[in-house]
Amino acid sequence: MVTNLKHKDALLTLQKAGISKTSQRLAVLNILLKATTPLSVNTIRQSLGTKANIDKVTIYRILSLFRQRGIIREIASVGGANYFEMATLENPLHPHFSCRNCGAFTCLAPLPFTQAPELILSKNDYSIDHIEINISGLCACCRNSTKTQKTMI
Amino acid sequence: MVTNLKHKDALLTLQKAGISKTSQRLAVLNILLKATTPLSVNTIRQSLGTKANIDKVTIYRILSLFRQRGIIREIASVGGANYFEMATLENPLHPHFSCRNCGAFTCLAPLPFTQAPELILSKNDYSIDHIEINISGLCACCRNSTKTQKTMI
DNA sequence: ATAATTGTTGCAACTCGGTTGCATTTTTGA
DNA sequence: TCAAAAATGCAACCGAGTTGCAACAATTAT
Repeated sequence: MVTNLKHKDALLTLQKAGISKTSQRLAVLNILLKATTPLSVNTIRQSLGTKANIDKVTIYRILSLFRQRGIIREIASVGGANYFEMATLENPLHPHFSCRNCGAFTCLAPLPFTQAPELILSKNDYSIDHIEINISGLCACCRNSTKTQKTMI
Repeated sequence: MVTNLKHKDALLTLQKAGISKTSQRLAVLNILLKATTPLSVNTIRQSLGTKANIDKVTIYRILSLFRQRGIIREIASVGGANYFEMATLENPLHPHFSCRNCGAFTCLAPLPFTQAPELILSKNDYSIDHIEINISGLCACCRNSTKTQKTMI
């Protein structure tokens, strides 16, 4: 029997967060651990496949719980659907790029976010939960297969 | 008859963008011109009131057109609804803060966004349409009326 | 081990933001 | 002023996400 390291990670994560380890939570967490880009709920459902067959409500509840416990980060998009990624030390807060054409989300190199609060907020009237930098445009792939268009920032 | 300066602004904006000036477009544009924070479609509808009585589909189409022409910016939020603000020279690109408690969006001081592309994107494989920095947490108002909670970034 | 309690999941139905198709009305340009 | 083109309104729809509740699984106490 081959030991699954990822599975161990998932188990440990739930344990550290102090939430009970169910098969559904482990399945969702394993998908997020394997991911190299933020995932939408639809993508997670597809990755789970028909074998797991977890209800979408359950997925939303699991993701909501994970976010509350700081296990994952939630990223907004103008498309309507939100995206999720691990919030581990190995995956520190970083900007994202979403392509206007193909809709794909990619991760960009981390910035010194520790300075960001002082940089962005002059007065400390706010308490910060989350900083989100999203850049949208065309990815290299879609750029070549599209007409030129004016840049609008 | 008192001359409405804002109305002149709206007319000029549509003219410059080369799109026909209808009463609905002028009404929506005037609301956006007056706004001091990004507005949701619902807020715009409420501001229009029953007197104007513009269909929601029309508002969505107007906002979509304005965004395409670079008249306004669209801001994503995890709540599902998108927010809109003027994209004029007097209102340059800037970060936003949204309160987890009351949901209100506020505008923060502009950053040197001209440097942002080089800062954020190491390789120039991407063409950038829009940069979005959203900070969420608790505003000063809600901060005082809520229990302490762990910061999660 | 077993019963009682608590927490989790699945299902159905629903809300809300946003879109599409099409008929009707308004704007534009000759 | 009148025809062509564009914009609006209406109804119906789609997708993301939520709520209530019953069924089920996992703990905890006995």
